[in-house]
Amino acid sequence: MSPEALSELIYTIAQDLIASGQAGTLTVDLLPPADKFAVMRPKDRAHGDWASNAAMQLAKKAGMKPHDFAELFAARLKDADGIKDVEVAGPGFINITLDSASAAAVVDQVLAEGTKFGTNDHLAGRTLNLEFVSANPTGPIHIGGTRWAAVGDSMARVLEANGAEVVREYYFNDHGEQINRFAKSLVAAAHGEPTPSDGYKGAYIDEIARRVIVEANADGIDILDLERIDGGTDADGEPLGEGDSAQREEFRKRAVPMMFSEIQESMKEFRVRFDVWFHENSLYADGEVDKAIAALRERGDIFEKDGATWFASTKHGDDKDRVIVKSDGNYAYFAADIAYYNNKRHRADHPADVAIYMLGADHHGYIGRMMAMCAAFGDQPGENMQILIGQLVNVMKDGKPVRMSKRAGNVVTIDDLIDAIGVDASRYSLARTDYNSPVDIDLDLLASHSNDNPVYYVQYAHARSCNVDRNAAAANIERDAADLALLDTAADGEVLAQLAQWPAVLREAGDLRAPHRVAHYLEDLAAAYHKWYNVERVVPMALTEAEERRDDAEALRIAKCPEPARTAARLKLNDAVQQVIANGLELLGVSAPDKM
RNA sequence: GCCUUCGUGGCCCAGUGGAUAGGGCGUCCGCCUCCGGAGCGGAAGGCCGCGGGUUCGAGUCCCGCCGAAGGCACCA
Repeated sequence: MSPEALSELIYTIAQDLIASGQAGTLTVDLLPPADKFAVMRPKDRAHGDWASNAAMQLAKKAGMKPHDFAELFAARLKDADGIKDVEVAGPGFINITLDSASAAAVVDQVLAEGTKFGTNDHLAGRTLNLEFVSANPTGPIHIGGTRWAAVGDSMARVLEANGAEVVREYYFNDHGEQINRFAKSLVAAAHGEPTPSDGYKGAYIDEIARRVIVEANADGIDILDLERIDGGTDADGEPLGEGDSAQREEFRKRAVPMMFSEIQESMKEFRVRFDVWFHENSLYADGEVDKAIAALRERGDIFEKDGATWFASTKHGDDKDRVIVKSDGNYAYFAADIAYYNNKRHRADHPADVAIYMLGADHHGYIGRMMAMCAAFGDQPGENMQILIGQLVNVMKDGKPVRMSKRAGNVVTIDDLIDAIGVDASRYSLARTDYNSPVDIDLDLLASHSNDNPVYYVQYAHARSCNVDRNAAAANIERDAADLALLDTAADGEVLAQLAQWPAVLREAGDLRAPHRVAHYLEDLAAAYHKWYNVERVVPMALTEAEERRDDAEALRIAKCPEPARTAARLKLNDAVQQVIANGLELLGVSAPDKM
């Protein structure tokens, strides 16, 4: 019997108790939702296989003592199929012990459902637009964006496993000032001039500049000969680089697509799939920005002041109004955000019921205006728009944080990370941490190519189970002979309980937007499996003569050389663990090797 | 000043109101003539930042304080 089935049973019993007048002042409409009756795995095995706190939660509403109320539940639970024993303990916990056959039923379920085991469809019918990474196409993805790639992609997989339709989206900021800075940095590099004071620097700039020159040359254009305009100097007298010239434009036109494809290559190598690569520029080219502003104007949320056009975001809870068209006639960055959200919600192809944004902590100040904008369109903030703020990645050296900057040349890119520890370890270590916590990446650790990563512990459990299968095949063990009721040892019980918890973990990971829970679950399952492997043999091995004479020979025989029905049951348990680990690793985008 | 997030053994982290707070790294002691030791068993190590509150019950929720990171533009 699964924990979910137990929850339902307890809910049903609560209804019965009310109907039969045994539940005091409790009424059906006072019952919390059925999923609040969750049963949990007690930490102490003496408390049974599963425990429910239903009686404690409801006792007050019933006007009864928790312990007494729990006894009413216990009396009815005892009669249910598959339940071996029920005890009321402590302040009113209902502790349930299952028949071993009932506990082991999960094995057949896992093997029957395969890759589907644990999935559900409670988010079915909803289209979730998940935007993540969205780093500017002015350079390679650095470590911060890499974290969102790992977390975001796993998030998408987890949401899909909960039945949602997910559109994975990457937003290219390919319009405006930062692209100009990129382009003039390339011009400067191409001519061997100093990097503009607000420009980008690094080996990749020289490389892109070189490629642009070659590409233009192949098209019969001598790009370095095109018109140039000096952009002047900044307040400190530092050069600002190339002005608004034909040469800069030619560099921009050719270099930005190069960065697009480099980023797309990196994402592909990192096993991150995007369904939509959205270009900010298209919002302007297609008139979406003007359309969105007009829509807000229609609703009375646009006004003119000091020569600029403003969005009255304070009407919807923001702490100040926001400029969307500057007094010089240029659009502020936020104008595109308005159009983009509007587009996500109302586009012809897979319009979003929920637009989820994954942003770095340096963007948290945007939440107010974004939610205000959502409300201004008549949508529900927090429902139609959800913003997940993740903490930043600190790069450490000698135990101290180092400031990453393209200028200092110490930027850690996604490719650096992959080269150092590989895709599996990179994705796993970035996705296993709650994104609400900052994460530290140690440069020395990257350089050491260390195997010190929990991903190997999980992968090893999978590889080990595959090895058991190979050995069992060589020994001609028949799975059909299995009697799952013989999975009755303490180690069996721990593994079975872990397997049974996977559906709940997966659902929580989706509802809480917390894919790191998948990783921690896998570590728990792998631990239970490794322990089990150490005490219960699958492929039988005869006892030695000395062992035969020992007082505990019978226990040893069960552990090392059990009867065929038990051996086969263990093999199926082994297979079920293998399946669930593979399912979980798939959600993290990590491979499940059959040998290491 | 205001806003967001975080504070859990020496270090890194898990724990969406439940029982004696878990795991990894590190330290110490054990375990391969036996399905792979990338593993397993055991030990030491904790006022869950501090103080109030709510609750049958608080690491978890609320308030205040302390500390850390980030953010508060007609920049993008």
